This record gives sequence, C-alpha cells and structure tokens, in this order.
Amino acid sequence: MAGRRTDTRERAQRVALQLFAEHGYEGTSLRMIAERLDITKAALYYHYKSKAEILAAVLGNFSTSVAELIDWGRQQPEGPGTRRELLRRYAELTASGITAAARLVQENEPSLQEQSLAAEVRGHVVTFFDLLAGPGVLTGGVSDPAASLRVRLAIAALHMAGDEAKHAQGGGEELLSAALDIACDLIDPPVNSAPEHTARFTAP
Amino acid sequence: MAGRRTDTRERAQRVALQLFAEHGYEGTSLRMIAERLDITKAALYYHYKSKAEILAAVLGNFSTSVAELIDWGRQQPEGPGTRRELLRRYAELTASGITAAARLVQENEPSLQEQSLAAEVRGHVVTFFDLLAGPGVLTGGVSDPAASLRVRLAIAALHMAGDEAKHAQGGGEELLSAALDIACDLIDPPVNSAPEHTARFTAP
DNA sequence: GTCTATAGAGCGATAGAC
DNA sequence: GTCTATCGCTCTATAGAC
Repeated sequence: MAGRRTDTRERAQRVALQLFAEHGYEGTSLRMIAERLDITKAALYYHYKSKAEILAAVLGNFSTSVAELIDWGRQQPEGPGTRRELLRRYAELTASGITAAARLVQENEPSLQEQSLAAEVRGHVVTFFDLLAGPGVLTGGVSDPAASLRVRLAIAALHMAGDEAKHAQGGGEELLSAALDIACDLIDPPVNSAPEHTARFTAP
Repeated sequence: MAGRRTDTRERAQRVALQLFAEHGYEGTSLRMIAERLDITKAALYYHYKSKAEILAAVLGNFSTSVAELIDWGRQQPEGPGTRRELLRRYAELTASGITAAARLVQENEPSLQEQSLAAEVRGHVVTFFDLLAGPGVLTGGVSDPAASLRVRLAIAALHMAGDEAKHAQGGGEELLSAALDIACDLIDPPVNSAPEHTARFTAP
C-alpha cells in the first residue's frame, strides 16, 4: 500500500487548498503540503513545476465551478427563485472547499497579481455577482455600490455558515438553511413597512 | 531630519498592520516593514524583541478599541438605537485600520494561536457581538447560530464598506451610511409582512 | 536609536539515482 | 513516481560598533 499511487495530483490540490485557507498562500510551504501527502518536496515537483502552478490548479477548479453556475443561471428565467437556487447551489460547493478558494481570490493576495488566471477568475466572480444582483440594479457592469455590497454579504453569509457547518457535528443543516434565507433577504430584500432607521435612532 | 526619531514604534505598528492585512502575518517579513520605515531590520529589533511582539502590539490596539466600545455600550440603555450607535462607532474605527486587525483575529491565523493575547482579544470580540445581538437572543454566551451569523455579517458589511471607502475618492460616505443601514437591518430585522422565501421558490 | 555583519534555519527549486 | 542531496536565497534573530 505504501508504494506509488496515481491520485497524488488531486490529493495535492485538496490539501493545498486547505493549507492555503489556513495559512495563506505565502504562509504555506511545500514542505507542509508534502508532509500531509506523506511524500517529499521533490516528489511534489514531479506533479507541479512550481508552487505557483499548484495555486493555479486550485484557482482553476474554483473558476470552473463558478463558470458552471453562471451557465446554469443564464438559462433560467430571471427572478428571485433563480437567484435563490443560485445561492443554494453555491452553498453546496461550500462543502467542497470553495470558500477557501473564494477567499484567496477576494482578499486579493499579492500572490494572485502575478497569476494569469487571476483576471479570468475575477471576471467570473463579477459576472456571478451581476447575476445575483438582478436586473435594473446594474448599469453596464458598474453596479450600485449598496447593491453590490448586499451581494457580497450574501456570499459571505454562505461562506461563514459553510465553515461553521464543517466544524459542527450533524452537518449543521439548520444553520446552512438559515444562512440561505439571510442571503436571499440580502439580495432580494422583503418589502417592509417598518419605520426608517433614522427615525428609531435617538442620540445618546 | 534624517537622524534619530522618537515615533518609530507607532509608525511601525501602523505600517505592520497594513502589511499584515495585505500579505498576512506569515507573508510579511521584517525587511518589508523596515523598508517602509526607512530603517534596517536590526533597528526594528531595538523596538520589538521579536516579530510576534509586533503582532501583539497591533492586536493590543485592537483589543483596547473594542473594549472601549463595550464599556460605552454597557452604560447605554439597551435597544436598537444603542446598537446602531455601536455599529456607527465601530465603522469609524474602520477608517483607522481596525478592519485589518479584526480580520487577523477572525480568520484565526495559526500565528495567533501562540499569542497569549489571542484569548483576551477573542473574548472581547465575543462580548461585543453579544452586545450587538441584543437581549433574549443569547443564552449564556452560546447564541442562536442564525443570530450570531447576522451579527458577524453586520460587522463584515462595515469592513467591506470601510475598505472600499478607503480606495474611493471623496471618502465614499454614501457607501458607509448604506452599509450602516444594512448592518442595522441585519441585527434588528425590520418586521416584514412579505411571503416566506420557500413560497417564492419554484424549482427549475 | 540606528547601523553592519553574521549565524542558523527554512524556503523554492533542481539534479540525478532508483 | 518517489527518493536523497544540494544550491542559492530569504527569513528571524543576535552581537557589537557608533
């Protein structure tokens, strides 16, 4: 069993993604990755010609996942139902570690600036956010700042819940569905007849 | 003017916080910090006996800021108005770089695990979140997961807006006030008479 | 308070045996 | 497909001069 194996590339990507999420790209060494795979640094170089190439593989997976989500979304009728389903499907990806990759992209670590993939990935993310923001909100790619903030918060909700669910016993499904509801309210705020905030605010 | 100065410690903390935010703690070297201060690495060691001590100083500032916010909040009458003002004051701190420190804490980088300050800081953050979550929501420190998610999202909204406002020309005050409104809605959701989400969701 | 110089460890990456 | 061994570099940290 301790001999050569053929799934090292996939295992390496899973392990690397996890370590990048914990320590950041620059804080993760090839030694750490190799140790978890029970191989040596040199063996890693058989599969990838550089550390940056490992990052590229990880980002490629993320990019593909988001692109598939976009393709699906574009074939659906536009509306709150489709947006909710987009968020639900994104939340599913959360379980397979998409959160870590998304954070790598969104926290724009300088490591990504030198990645040719970075532009493509960011493009997909922007398109996905546009899909979630709905029609009328965006004007040619430059969105209403508040609406774009709400979309990013919706995704952040799924990330946070996904992380927490992973550590919780039982899968934390109530938390995930609560997060999905919150995310939907953020991108499609329910009509409310409550008084304005400023009206409720009396200075100390 | 190129001689000795007395404010190197403060400057180092500001610079270090900024670099930690950009590259993470492990991705930031003392050479980077020293270069921005126009001194050498060795000079840095006159002010701090280790890299970890620089991190400790930065976290100490953060811890103090949050503690002051908690003290103020506890002297106020409990209610949505106080919670809004707590968020507003937190958003102000955002301009002075608290976001970066908060992220260092919240992303629990392993660097923090070996910091004796970490427990204290995390304690303050939990207390602050409890204050924001309001009464009845928490049951002895262990909160309703959905409510705690909403609080974390509210803070995340202020972080995102603060970051964006820093890069925007004009200070982006509309964005900041929009973020404050969103944050308030998250911790004190307006009563709504809209239909349930599941009722709006029709599968594809 | 800042400098030069250096120690010792770990880094990414390569060469070559098996 | 994985190994050992090694290169050149950067890292944190220290010693000691000014």
